[in-house]
Amino acid sequence: MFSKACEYGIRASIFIAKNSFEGKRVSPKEIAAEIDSPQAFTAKILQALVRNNIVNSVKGAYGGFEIDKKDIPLIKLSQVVEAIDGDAVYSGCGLGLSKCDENHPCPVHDKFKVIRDGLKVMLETTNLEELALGIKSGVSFLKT
Amino acid sequence: MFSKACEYGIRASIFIAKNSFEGKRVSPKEIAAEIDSPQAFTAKILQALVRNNIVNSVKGAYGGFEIDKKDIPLIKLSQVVEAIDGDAVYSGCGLGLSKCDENHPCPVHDKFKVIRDGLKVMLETTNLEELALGIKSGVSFLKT
DNA sequence: TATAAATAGGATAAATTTATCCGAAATAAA
DNA sequence: TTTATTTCGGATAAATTTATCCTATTTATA
Repeated sequence: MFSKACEYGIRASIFIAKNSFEGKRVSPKEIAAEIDSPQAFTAKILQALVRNNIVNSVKGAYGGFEIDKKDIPLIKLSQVVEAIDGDAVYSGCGLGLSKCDENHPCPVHDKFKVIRDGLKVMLETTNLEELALGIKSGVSFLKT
Repeated sequence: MFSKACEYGIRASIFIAKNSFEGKRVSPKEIAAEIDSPQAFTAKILQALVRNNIVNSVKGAYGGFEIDKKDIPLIKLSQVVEAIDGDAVYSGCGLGLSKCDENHPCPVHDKFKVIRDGLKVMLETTNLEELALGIKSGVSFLKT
């Protein structure tokens, strides 16, 4: 569904949000340890999230990654996905046709549309706050 | 969503089904031309479909690929996908956790379950016949 | 039986994604 | 201002996916 980079990016965003609730910045090292991802690769993904204004980075001693508390409930999963994987998940033909729309549909166009639209709505209505709270309360997990 | 190999595999299956309706076998060359895919790569994918008993191959002169007419309505999209991509699309965690279930869910487990279940039902209730008929009647297309 | 036509399959190459390494730049604190 | 700490970013490597090439094997027909 998503690339590995995107999976790491989502998990990292949730972990950063959870810590930002407590006013705590986190390093790539700590993030990678807590979400069980390769550290250097995760750092690259964090750069992309910073460039897309999803997370905030503070360089230098006592720096790290954080998200403004007031932004946490406003950041949607769709933004994180789009920052890393682009919009290929929703747009783009399910069978890989370069041109596929109502006027020139692939054989599964309509059926896929239902699924993709559902995914899109889900990603657009899920925010980092609720996901971070699930981690904080121990009902969900970021690694095995 | 699916790998390129799987996209080609689905398109090839539909094209073969459409031709088998008319009792016509098709070659990898013809298939690749009609679904706009790399020929040798498509041939590899056809081998996988043959091994999984989804399409039938006839070697030698006047050979080619075909599907038993009576089987066309019985073959579900889910079988084609599983033959090439395995079951990773439905099973497997949306955020890439190696272990993710009701007892140890990732933060989006429940929300993803709805989407994946929908996809699964769609793939399991869509057969090659209806897709091939769409191509035959000109309402849908296998290439741009 | 010989021949031509066709799939099967191994070896390899190209492209993309995933992952690592290291020095540069920035910054807080001593 | 110096030092320690930390992100940034370019170069590179490893792994996977996608794609190509060539030969072997099979088989219908002449």
